[in-house]
Amino acid sequence: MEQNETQQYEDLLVKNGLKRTGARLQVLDILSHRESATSQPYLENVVGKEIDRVTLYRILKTFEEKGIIHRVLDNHGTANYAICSNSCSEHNHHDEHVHFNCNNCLRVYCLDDVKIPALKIEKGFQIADMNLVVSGICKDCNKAN
Amino acid sequence: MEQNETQQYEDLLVKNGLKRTGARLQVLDILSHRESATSQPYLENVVGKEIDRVTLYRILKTFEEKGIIHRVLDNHGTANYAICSNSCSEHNHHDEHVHFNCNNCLRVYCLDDVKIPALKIEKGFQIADMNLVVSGICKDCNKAN
DNA sequence: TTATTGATGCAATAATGATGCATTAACATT
DNA sequence: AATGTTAATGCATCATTATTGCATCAATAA
Repeated sequence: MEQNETQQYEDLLVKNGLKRTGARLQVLDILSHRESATSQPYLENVVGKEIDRVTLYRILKTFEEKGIIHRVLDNHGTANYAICSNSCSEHNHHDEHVHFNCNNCLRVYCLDDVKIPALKIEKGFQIADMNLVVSGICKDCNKAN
Repeated sequence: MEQNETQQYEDLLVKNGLKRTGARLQVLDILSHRESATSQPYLENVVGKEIDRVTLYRILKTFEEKGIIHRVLDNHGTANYAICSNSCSEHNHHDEHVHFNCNNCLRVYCLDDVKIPALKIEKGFQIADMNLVVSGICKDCNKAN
């Protein structure tokens, strides 16, 4: 990992009142360099020997609470994580874009450009959050055939 | 359960090439009489002494495959089930309405009237299914305060 | 009424996630 | 630089949700 990137991750941690530990930097590094949202099992495969499973869960949970990453549930109900755009903060998430879950490669894409359209919902229902997951076959898997 | 309802459930099973067993009729009866989608744990609480947990999973899976019920993942990634509108069939699901997951009572509502708006997604991504879960506080819980 | 196939129950296992507690590491302070 | 304080980690354990294999049983067809 490059020096300036490490610096960037450390800043991000400090900015959020978190200590800059090796485990956290490693998780940030991995998430930053993936083009799609990353599942806990995937992370566990990569860093499982260095970082305890529970620590991983706690890091992801903390990051989510701080607005550093956002969580998407895929079609199987497993959590996937992706770095938030930098307009996110602890009390102000802006991750209301559409996600695409490929049925073939199982990847979860953040379609940052595609926002969830406004909805007309019955009065009385108070909206706090919206989660739109589209599933199908992704660009790469379509090419591959 | 009323006689004509039982008849109706039996027809539904036969129509889908399924045997009309007590367990299946019971599940259909419960799902039909609930105003919101029903989680596997809830069902297990109700019929857990009469129906084996594994059987319950298999019944729900079968029903979903046949288009009798549809599955919604709530915010925790646990499966919830609701009876499909009668236009659904094995190879033709029409459950693309919005779901509302209450953060307070945890209920999952099917907002049958609210359809998921059309999306413009990058070429190459082939859409098979869409799942929009809105979370917040539901009508009942808003009233209660 | 019996054969056949589908459905169920039981035992075991997997995957995902949470909690309590002792230990260790990071950072501020001296 | 040494030390104290608080946060972070690792380990053991447990909970929940879900799946698989196999033996048994029941529903429908013959």
